[in-house]
Amino acid sequence: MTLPMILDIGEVSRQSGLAVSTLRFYEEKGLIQSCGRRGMRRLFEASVLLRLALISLGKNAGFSLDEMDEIFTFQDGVQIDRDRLMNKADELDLKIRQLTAVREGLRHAADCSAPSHLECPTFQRLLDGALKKNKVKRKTKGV
Amino acid sequence: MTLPMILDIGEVSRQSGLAVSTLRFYEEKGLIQSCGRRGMRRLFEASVLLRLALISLGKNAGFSLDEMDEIFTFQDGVQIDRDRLMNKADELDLKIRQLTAVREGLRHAADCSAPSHLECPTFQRLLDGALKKNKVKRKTKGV
DNA sequence: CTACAAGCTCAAGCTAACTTGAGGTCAAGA
DNA sequence: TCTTGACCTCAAGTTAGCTTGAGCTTGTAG
Repeated sequence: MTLPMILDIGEVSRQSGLAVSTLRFYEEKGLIQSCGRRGMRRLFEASVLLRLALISLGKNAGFSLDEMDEIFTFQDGVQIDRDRLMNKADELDLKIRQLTAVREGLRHAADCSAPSHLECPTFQRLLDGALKKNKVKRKTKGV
Repeated sequence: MTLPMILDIGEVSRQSGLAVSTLRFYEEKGLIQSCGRRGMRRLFEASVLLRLALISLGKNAGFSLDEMDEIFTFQDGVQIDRDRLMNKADELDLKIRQLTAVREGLRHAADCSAPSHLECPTFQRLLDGALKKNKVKRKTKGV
């Protein structure tokens, strides 16, 4: 009753929406694994699709591939640093608040007809809200 | 008794936390503007700090510099496309939901001692939740 | 007045995350 | 048998977003 558990790279590409070259690239980086070869061709377990979905989410969340390699590798026996995860979760918290502020800012800007939004009090309030939380983030280096 | 309204690039760098080279780069891209020069040196109005804060938020939200150049330029007279803003806000909505799922996933993973989180039902539920929303690609108008 | 820190320009370099290209393998259908 | 088409490798190219380096200019403190 198990549906095709083994997929070739083209099938994974079709189902994940990622380019074949991207899949090979991810495998080389260690983000995903093929479960063997048939001749020269890579074979993948269907579970790789779940993992790729997780990677997409992570990318969207702003994680780098390297970070995800560390964070999302919940392999058997490999204990992933609990603090590290919590820390990442906290970073996401901040980010979510900021995104929410930006979203509200955009929605407001679409409706508000002030000449310059940078001077609109509502807009500034939203901005300030987001920045206040940001204060904790003193770092010399940008992304 | 207005405090120094005019800042030189070093001061902007100090107050914004961005490298001087980054500020010059942003100016070249048109993301910020200097209000003139003293000799060869750029001068900035204090308001550039607010704009830079907005840019930082936007970057965090995953906007590219080019996008922000279009979206965050609420200049006098320049009418920014209302649909475009709303569309961006909707994109952020989706992103916020995904980030929330990832955050919960991380928090769960930190506590759950299942051997493989990809197989943990709670984790999968969170993942599915995020992915389901992803399917809903509404909105007729693209960029 | 002269040293020098802080500016400046322009070109080149760097990292992440992929993509593209050249050239080769292999199973299957006409 | 011959031809496709999907796969392979490895190297080089691409884009975004900056940073670095070389070489030149200035305002100001000693």
